[in-house]
Amino acid sequence: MSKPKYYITTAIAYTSKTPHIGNTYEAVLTDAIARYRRLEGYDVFFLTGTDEHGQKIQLQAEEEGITPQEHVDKIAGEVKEIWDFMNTSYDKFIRTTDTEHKAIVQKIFKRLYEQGDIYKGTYEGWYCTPDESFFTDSQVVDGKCPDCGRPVEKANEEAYFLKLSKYQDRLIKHIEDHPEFIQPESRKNEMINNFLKPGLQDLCVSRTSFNWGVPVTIDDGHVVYVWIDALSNYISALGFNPEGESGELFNKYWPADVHIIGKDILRFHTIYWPIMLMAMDVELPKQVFGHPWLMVGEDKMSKSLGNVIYAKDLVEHFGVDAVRYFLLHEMPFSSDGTLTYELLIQRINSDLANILGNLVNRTVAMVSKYFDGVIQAPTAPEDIDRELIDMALATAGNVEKKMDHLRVSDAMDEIWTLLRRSNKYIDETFPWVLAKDEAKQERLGTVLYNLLESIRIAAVMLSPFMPETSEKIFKQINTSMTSYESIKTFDGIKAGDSVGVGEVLFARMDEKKKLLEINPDLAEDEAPKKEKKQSQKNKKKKETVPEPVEIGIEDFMKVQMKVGEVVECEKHPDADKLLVSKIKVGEEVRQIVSGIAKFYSPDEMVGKKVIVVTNLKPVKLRGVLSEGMVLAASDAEGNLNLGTVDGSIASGSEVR
RNA sequence: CGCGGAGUGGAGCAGUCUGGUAGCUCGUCGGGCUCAUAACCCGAAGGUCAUAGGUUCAAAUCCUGUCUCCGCAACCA
Repeated sequence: MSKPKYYITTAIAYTSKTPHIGNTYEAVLTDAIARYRRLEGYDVFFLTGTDEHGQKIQLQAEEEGITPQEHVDKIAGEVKEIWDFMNTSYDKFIRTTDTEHKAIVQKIFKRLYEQGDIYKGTYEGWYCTPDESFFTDSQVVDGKCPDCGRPVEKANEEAYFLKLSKYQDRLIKHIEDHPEFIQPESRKNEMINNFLKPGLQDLCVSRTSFNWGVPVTIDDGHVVYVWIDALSNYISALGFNPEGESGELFNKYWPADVHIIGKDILRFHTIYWPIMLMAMDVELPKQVFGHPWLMVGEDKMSKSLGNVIYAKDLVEHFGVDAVRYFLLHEMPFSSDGTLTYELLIQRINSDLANILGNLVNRTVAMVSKYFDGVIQAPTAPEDIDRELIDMALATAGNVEKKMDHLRVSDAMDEIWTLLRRSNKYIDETFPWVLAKDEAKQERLGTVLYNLLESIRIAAVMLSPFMPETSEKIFKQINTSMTSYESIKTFDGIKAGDSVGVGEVLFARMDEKKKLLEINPDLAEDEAPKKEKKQSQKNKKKKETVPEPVEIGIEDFMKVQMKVGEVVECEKHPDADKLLVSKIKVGEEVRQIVSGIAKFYSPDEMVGKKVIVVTNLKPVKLRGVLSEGMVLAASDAEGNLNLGTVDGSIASGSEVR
């Protein structure tokens, strides 16, 4: 193989729960690019896998009453199953619990420590003794453990740190010298301005508060914390050796041509990961692409919203390639994409059934009808043919231009341009009229040949995106000429061969019927959508209140609530969402900070009678003291209404 | 003034770097055709290119102010 190598990866999926369609999108996107490069002749290595360590997984396994290993085996199996039925063509599926991977991570850690890039320090945080868990400032809720609600104490944990600051300037320079490194480019400034320019904090890379992880060899009790473990998969999978000669795969494929990841973890891949590599004197990946998120309707997909969609369900209803088509074509390059069943059905009908499926179907039907299925040799092209032929021959180049910039959706549009042109060609050449004229048989044969050949070229270009459909088309037009080479000339279809049996590639579907089939609950009345949203909201509400444990009256009596009157109110000087109110409760005036700036202006707050929790421990919020809490109701959308009193009762009155 | 992005016909997007007829897909309406999956093809309606100024012979495009939305950061007692 004289073609260049191409190394592409997804992020490894976290095995805390079954991946949904948003997670699956990443694998499909990466697969399309990998398949496309393979088609072009690149020597591709496509890596994907699972990230299986961490406290979250340990806790989850405990809850389920199984070992962490059993838990990750189960989820990793699911991930693999989904990737497989989505037809992703990965070359290797790595798991961070693989022995080889763990050994390499340990060596990396050791080497970085020995050369002084990792040092031992202390990690400050909050400790919940009963849970034996550490939390950061932002994780702690109400000065309490976010998991069990018991008080936490300030504590220090011994930990190892990676010196990021040492490499900061080199990294800034690298990012600036390689504008294509971070994609989409709009994210580049975000990284530089938010993290690099202000100066990097050294990164905590080990933990002692849980043990489900790769043990640190040089210090008992420590496990490697997420970054070094997870990110290293990209090189451990290739047999990187931090202490000597790396394996053949590594030498051949590294550096990665592109890491395809979610936009949320761009920071780790464009800052921590390059620095780790720099420290080990390994080349940096050429590009990191932070793809956008898949939204369901207006909302981010999340369990608590109850709107999670799984690939499996979609595939059951629509088929693999229809789902692949939607994911690959409907996702914008840099802004979040939207998935709804309505949209999905509409795209399937118009793009797949009407334009693609119908074109193939009508062409094959005509060959069968007019020539008994036998493909005729074309005669010299007329002007009208030339136009079609030129476009067909230009398609590969047009697609390549888009794919070079990872513009998958635009690349697919190029194929559809050819398909549309082919449909138009039929109307221009009137094959059904030619068929009625004995003298025009040769011309008719030529027209049909040109159509078959255009379809063949489109199908070859389509194969990275919709591999199954491509195969079906090849079968129907009966060709084995499916290579990238073969579409550089317009003569792949062999005259004298017979076309296969015409089959419907994508059936049109009735939107309403299909929606009912998917979700019978929608049938009930005129405003099904509203109803559904409503129930989702309710669901969220229930789930956001973590386990409504029953409490006794004595617990309730511990909370002291009183009516207060807002006498003054202003915006918090350093925070967008906060208002600082002076509230008169009986004789005293308290200062309380609340996160309600989005819904109430300082002016309208003044004079309001509100319910105040008066015996909360005072805390500082963005530097301003808050002595209590104002009660308010909020819904799933984040809308908020203050709790107030229904009358003229005096401030200072107790609320019970 | 923490950093950054975005506002373009009913919907979703391109065009902005490199000023010069505002383009694509879906939807709507009208017409054509019948090989085909009520599919296909053609045509039409529909846009103050968020807003106010400025530069220019000429601004969606360059500059400045304002408004709105989003992402990151921060934060929700």
